[in-house]
Amino acid sequence: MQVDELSRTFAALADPTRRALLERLAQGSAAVGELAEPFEMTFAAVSKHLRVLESAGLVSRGRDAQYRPAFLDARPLRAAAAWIDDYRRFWRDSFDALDDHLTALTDKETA
Amino acid sequence: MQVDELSRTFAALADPTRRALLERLAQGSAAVGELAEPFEMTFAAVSKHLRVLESAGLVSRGRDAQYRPAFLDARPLRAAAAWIDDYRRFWRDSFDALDDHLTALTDKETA
DNA sequence: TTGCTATAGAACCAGTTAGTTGAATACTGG
DNA sequence: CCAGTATTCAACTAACTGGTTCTATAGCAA
Repeated sequence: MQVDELSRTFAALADPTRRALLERLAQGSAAVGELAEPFEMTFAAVSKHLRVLESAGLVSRGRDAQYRPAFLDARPLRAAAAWIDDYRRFWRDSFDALDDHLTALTDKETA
Repeated sequence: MQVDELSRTFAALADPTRRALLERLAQGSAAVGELAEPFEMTFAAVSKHLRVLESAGLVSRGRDAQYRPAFLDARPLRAAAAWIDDYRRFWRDSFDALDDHLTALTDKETA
């Protein structure tokens, strides 16, 4: 499919299981068995999620005996944060035109 | 599927067409015809993308004669930015353990 | 070796997505 | 009302996703 980096990053973040995996990995690396433990799903499913995260560049894998520990690599999040940051003014600014517009819409609808 | 807000937001952002629509809407509201113009795809397809953005809460729609203008509503991006921000230290801190680890990995692989 | 543990691969399935085309609807202007 | 413009709906399709199960591989330990 050859999709761009940013799309892959956002797509990876769009699944709550994968976000939870990243949250866990923020505490330190872990192998699949440990990562899978809190979830009601097979190891293979977690392994697939890890592969998605890996192909988004958000985790790297290692080898430690039988274990394949996963490490968080947050670097792709930088571009994602940068993209979103461009919209910060639209939600920070409570007096901007959009806000007025939305208020007006709501008023009209509830009138 | 009844998915959570954050997942819907990230999923909406995972498509480059939809991100481009949001970028356009950051300049001001626009109707479907105008929004569709830069894309090689039918109006119906753009209309569908708008519905995804709308159900993610990222755009609201109005009515102006035959036109159904779309407005940016960036508020859901706030939670998305907040989620990502928790990882900021992982990419900002060039001396953290992960970075060392990744460097070590690379060294080992290229050795 | 042999067997155990941890993980990945392959095949499969149901549901979703992103697009199409063609028909239907909503509004305006004469 | 009628014709035209803007948009959506419905049905369809191909590809992708998130899960399963079953099998295969990798590494350790005896």
